[in-house]
Amino acid sequence: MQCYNLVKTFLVINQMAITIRDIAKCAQTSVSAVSLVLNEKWEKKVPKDTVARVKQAIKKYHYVQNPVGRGLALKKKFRISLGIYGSLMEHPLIGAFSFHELLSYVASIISQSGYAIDIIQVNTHHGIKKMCDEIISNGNDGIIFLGWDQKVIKNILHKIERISFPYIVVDCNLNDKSLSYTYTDMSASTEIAITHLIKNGHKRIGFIRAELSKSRFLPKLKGYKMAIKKCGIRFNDRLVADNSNPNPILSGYNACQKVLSLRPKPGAVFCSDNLAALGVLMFLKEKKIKVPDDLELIGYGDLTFANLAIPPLSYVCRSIMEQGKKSVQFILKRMEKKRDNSSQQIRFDEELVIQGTCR
Amino acid sequence: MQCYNLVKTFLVINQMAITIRDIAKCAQTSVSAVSLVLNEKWEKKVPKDTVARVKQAIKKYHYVQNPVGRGLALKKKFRISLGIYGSLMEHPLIGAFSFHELLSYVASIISQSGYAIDIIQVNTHHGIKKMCDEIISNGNDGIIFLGWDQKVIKNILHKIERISFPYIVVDCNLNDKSLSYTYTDMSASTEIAITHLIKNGHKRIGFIRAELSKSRFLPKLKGYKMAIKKCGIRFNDRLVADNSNPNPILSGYNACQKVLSLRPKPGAVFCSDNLAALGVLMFLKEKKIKVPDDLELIGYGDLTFANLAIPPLSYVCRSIMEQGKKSVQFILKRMEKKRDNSSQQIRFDEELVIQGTCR
DNA sequence: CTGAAAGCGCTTACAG
DNA sequence: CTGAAAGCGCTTACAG
Repeated sequence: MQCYNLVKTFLVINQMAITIRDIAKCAQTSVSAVSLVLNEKWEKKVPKDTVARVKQAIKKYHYVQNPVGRGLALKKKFRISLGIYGSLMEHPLIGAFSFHELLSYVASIISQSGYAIDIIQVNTHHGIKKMCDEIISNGNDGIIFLGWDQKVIKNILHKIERISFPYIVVDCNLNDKSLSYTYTDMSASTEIAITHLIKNGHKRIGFIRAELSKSRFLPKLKGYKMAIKKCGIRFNDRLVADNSNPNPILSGYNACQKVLSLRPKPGAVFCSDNLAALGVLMFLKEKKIKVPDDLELIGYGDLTFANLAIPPLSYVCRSIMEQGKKSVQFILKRMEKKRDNSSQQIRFDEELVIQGTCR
Repeated sequence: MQCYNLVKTFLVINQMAITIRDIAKCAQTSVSAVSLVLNEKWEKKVPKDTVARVKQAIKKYHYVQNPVGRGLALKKKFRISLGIYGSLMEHPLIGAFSFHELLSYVASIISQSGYAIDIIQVNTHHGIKKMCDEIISNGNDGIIFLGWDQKVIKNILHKIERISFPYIVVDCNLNDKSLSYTYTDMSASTEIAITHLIKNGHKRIGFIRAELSKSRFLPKLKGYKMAIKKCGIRFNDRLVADNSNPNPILSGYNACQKVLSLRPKPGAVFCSDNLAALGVLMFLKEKKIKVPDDLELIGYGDLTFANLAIPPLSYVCRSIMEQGKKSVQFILKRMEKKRDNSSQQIRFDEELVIQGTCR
């Protein structure tokens, strides 16, 4: 007893954590009972008054389970990998994909669930095999894939397929029922945006391509074509302004110049990325073209850049938050019951937000 | 033996990890020896040929230590908290502080060191006590504080001072030798920028305040005053344009309008945030004011937004990468030898980058 | 130099 | 219903 007290004094000095044994001692029961209470498995096993005492002790000492001890017993690491294609830095400005929003939501839910994050920034110059190694080697409980190119990630997943670890690819339509991913139908939402412009009376609608990635551009172009076709407007490829400038704002600026040099001038423009739309607005301001009176503009992306625009952009709003939230929930569930490794595809719809740049 | 084989077959099917015992068996030595080799502590304890066999086995099976088992033995969690003031989302556009760059570097080094990250987004509406609880409750091995207000974090640290866990506050000058933090001398770098403009022949230099935070604004203003004083120019507070618009681009746009309405017109402007400088450039383009011929402009912040500007901004470049790197190195070292809890302050210098908006 | 053993903080099957 | 015990994968003090 003397010894025990000594040990505890030492522990307190060093701010060592309270363990399950301390709680058991305090609640005058066994370690097993405490564990059952902690994991909500006490029913029909531990009497209610014991449960109450345990809960009291937990509160008193601000006890939290040590994920390391728990992990060893459960053969889990309580770590989730965030497998990112390229570095975090490369992403924020590419392809209307807001890492801030996504990370913020994902991180918050993961942290609340007691998991830690292992951010793996995969070198895009590596081959598939090396990428696989980078991603899997740490053997975490699950992987959330962010910001991947459709082809690359498909390739990787099929290579490591038989390893049935929980994973989900966020915001990437893999068109493959054997894989798990979340995605949006970019064609459908672009169609809605273009239809809106047509309803506003426009027949010549410019299309500004901002992203380099074909897999992100082509679905939007498809939606554009579908919308005009339904309204009996013929497709004119000169209205599609392509610009490969790596600076998205500059790319929008240049492409807008191109589109507006056409005669007759288009009365509306769809810009496939909000950041590029900032460049479009810059060009319009310079040329004193009034928005939305002389030209209507609809962007595509997330709230952050849309609301930085002057006036605030009308835009197709990406469902980043929901995708982040659902992805984590999915993977957390998978990690609970490891046997279930059926695939799942989760579709999200995008919403047209009307603000200052169109009627 | 039969039993062992059965177990192993089962393991392989389930892709369970190789353990230290497997390596010991394969290398025909004891678990202790393998552990010593893994932790580079074998010298004078394990003969070289055994070490070689162990290393071979490790390679053969792609063995990596399980941080959970290791953690339990070493009483570590191999988790570092990233304590963030507010949500990740709120930060990217505030106060010239690029979370992308910082996170990218920090995450990369942490991951390589075998640690996982626990991102804690502290609710800014909570009181100090609750914030303390949120930050400490998980009992991780160390904390990196990002994006904190000087006063708040100081308050918190002094409240939990006697808990001698490893921590570092990134990019925040706490002016307190008893605490550990990295910081930059914003006054000194602003002075350099203003001096550059003075050398280019300007006597009337506008100062655009972009940030709301006083603790980030005042040091820069101090640098401005020091520079003009040294050159015998009197301070004119009408040249300092204050604008409280929460949209930094709009704020820059408005403030520029204010400054350029003064007579005689200033020939140069310093803008305390690169994002606001984008708004300044927008205004200048609209008014057909040529940069740098009619007006020279220097911003302050990080590379990302500076290079999005047209033309690329001249700016005071924040030392985000270095601060991230050094902070992690500092905390990793602290976590190794827990006894050492002396404080340390690390200063970083900022560099004036001359690009398209000034001579 | 070697290797069995204790112990880190948990969970859970099992004997009482 | 209860509680001692085994075991998860490591590290390290210790006996040989």
